[in-house]
Amino acid sequence: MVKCSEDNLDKLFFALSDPNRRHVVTALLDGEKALGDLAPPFKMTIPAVMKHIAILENSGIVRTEKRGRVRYCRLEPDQLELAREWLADTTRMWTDRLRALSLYLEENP
Amino acid sequence: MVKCSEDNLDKLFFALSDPNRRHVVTALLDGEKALGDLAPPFKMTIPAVMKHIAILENSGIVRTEKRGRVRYCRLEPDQLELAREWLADTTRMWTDRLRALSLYLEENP
DNA sequence: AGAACACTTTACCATTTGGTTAAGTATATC
DNA sequence: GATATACTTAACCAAATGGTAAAGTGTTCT
Repeated sequence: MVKCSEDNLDKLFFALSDPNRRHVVTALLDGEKALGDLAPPFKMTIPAVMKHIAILENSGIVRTEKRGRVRYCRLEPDQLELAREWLADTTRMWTDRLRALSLYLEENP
Repeated sequence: MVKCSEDNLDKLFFALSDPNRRHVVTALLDGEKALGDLAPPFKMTIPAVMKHIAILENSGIVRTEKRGRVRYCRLEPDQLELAREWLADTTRMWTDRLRALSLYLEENP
């Protein structure tokens, strides 16, 4: 089972709970992008994008780096993989227990 | 690919972004529980639990039903499975693209 | 009928979100 | 050196969260 603190999960799920942030993640699948390049597609001001990036960065999904006057944003594969594994494990556990429960209910109506 | 609207994902991820709500989900793995039985384990008042249940219910993860004076809460397997599938698909896509990207970067340093 | 139970609703509170505009800072470019 | 770029910061705002206490409603028990 992957180590993933409760707090990490809070931040992770919260980061993914906003459509603009999920779009940012999708946009970063092609590779790193400048912060300014992320704003135009969404009808948001730069400060708004910065806040979303900060939340994504705080969750560990995105990492940023400033080179010159440009801040580049990229996905952090490790954290993404951690998230994927936790989700796979947890949902498998859920479905397993639910399957056991429904079997039990079938046999003991 | 599973159909799962953007709005559903917002609600779903948001519902999972709170530790108390995840604990409620875990508690419901054993089967249905009365609303009042969910409050004591967490140091929360009943109205607080009700709000969390409302959010979980709105996300489709939990369904509730009132029998007599008791409101029973249970997990909604279908929605859970939808969520699991979406997460599996999406994270697979992420890792695939990231793998392709890292291969590309290896070949074009 | 009257009391006990299990929520529900209402009203309230501090904090966080998600967004804005406007002014400030650091880095390139001419 | 002056100017344009590309963020940053600050200040502000409406709405949503996550919680509380207290009063209200509908069921069940005796």
